[in-house]
Amino acid sequence: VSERLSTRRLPRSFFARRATSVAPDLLGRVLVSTLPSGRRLSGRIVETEAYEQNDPCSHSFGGRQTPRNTVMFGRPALLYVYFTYGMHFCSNVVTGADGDGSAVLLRALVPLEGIDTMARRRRTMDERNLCSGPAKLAQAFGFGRAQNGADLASSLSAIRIEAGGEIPRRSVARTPRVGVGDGPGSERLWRFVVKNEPFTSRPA
DNA sequence: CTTGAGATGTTT
DNA sequence: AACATCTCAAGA
Repeated sequence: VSERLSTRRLPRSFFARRATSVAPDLLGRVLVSTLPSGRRLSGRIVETEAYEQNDPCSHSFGGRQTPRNTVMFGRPALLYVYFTYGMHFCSNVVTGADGDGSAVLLRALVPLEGIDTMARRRRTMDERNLCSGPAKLAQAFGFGRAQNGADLASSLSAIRIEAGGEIPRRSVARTPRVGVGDGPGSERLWRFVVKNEPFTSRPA
């Protein structure tokens, strides 16, 4: 029986920091999901967004817990999946100490493994259109309500983020988020993108 | 290339 | 009523 040399998961301690620190550190790392069939889906993270608890745009704003955002206040390394616009799921990794309501939105990946499966789910052959947006990558990876609360730091979890692959700081662009939710107090909401990377989402 | 509308249903 | 979005069609 030949077994793939298993790459180490990022440990929980990696996520137990401010979202604005974790978000850029996630760039370049590989998100992996092992399907029940044994099939591997993977992609290199190229765009993230930090949501601190004191950002008005965050679902956890003000520390107020609701049925939806409960996972955000759980242990770091949990996957927070939410449903939006009546048809899309988006996925985050919970950051900070247990009880903090912060997380990093996964916004874009470069598809690596399982591209045919992703293409079928996304109904397109264009590799640039498989994971170039938060709802796109969620659909390609099959993230939905069942994955909400998955523990990426647990060896039992089918979903993980591999250690290694970190990107040099000069290759990371940081931009304040613009659009819905802007206003006083939202200046801490940052988007991080790998420079010169074509597989990113459309809007700035 | 850009812009704009419509889809769709949960949350507050 | 807003929404951490996406797709498609139309225009420049």
